[in-house]
Amino acid sequence: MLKKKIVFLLGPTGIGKSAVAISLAKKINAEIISCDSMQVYRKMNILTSKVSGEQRRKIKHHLLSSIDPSQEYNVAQYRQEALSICDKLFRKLKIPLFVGGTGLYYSTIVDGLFPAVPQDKLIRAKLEKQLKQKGNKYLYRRLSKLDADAAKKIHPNDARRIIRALEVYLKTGTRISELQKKRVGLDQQYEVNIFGLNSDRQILYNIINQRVDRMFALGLIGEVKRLLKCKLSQTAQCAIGIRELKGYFSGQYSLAEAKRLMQRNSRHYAKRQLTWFKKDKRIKWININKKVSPAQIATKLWKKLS
RNA sequence: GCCGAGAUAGCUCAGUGGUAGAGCGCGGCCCUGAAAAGGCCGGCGUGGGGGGUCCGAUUCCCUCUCUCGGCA
Repeated sequence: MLKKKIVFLLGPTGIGKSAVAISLAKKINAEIISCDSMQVYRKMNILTSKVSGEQRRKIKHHLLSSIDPSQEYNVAQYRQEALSICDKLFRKLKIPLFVGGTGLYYSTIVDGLFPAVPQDKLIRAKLEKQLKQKGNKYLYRRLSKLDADAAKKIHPNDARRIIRALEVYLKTGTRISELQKKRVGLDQQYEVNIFGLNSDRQILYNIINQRVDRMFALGLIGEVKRLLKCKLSQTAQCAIGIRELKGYFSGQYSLAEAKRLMQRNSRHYAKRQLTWFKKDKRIKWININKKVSPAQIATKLWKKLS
């Protein structure tokens, strides 16, 4: 029996995934599942460079603008929702086309998520308190005693991961390093095709800088002001542009500085994305240094699929 | 033309008679329930050109070139 097909389109921020995806989706009878930790949020349209409503009407986009910015969100929730959408699409004989740049979300779809516990507010609050009072060295030593294997993989300064590892152990009595071995990926049941879009660094950086300029021209300031009127979730707050503009609103620095910071942080983000994707040898890369239309790239991808 | 200041990492600059740092930028990497987050690592650079003093000069002296400021 022929395996069901799943397609991924990955790449750094600004590279032009969205337009290519829509074009490709039409050719292969696919619907798009966004793989982006920030575009899931409503009311963050300019900020996250979401595709327009008009384009969304042409091809159905899932997990895009699906939750309110006041809500917390995380990988586990994403994975569950995304996989359930996948099933629905298969039943409609459609191909799921995952598009986005959030490496972690992508990896939990393709390679699975090990069975763990959700975050526990109480345990976390306690650990955060200890972190503040006794420092990260203390927490790290504690982890070394409880789960030496996990500690070996985590840097002593990486408080976030130390806390998570401790949390899992304290809650379940099982070491996170044990749980991490239990992952189930997609490869067995599906035909997985993974594409990556990339270009020379300098070209990418120019695109990113220009994109930030365009955000301001489109009314970014108004959008962020509106967002800040409500209480944003910890996750939504992390979108590049929120922190940077807050500094400007509170008079810490000029608008030009806020823009500069947004551009820089976006460039750094793109670099981290590439580091994540580059080591995944399953990705087939398409370089788009020369000016080519999204449709042309989509055609290229379509040929590689059939 | 004269006077003064300067010429050191991609940028802004610090410092020293025994061949050099700091911030920013940039590059590389890690990553499993906050991931657009969080964390780690990385500086041999013809010290503007030439000459001199010295065991030794980026550091002192001379000269040339260039840049900036002031006076004409």
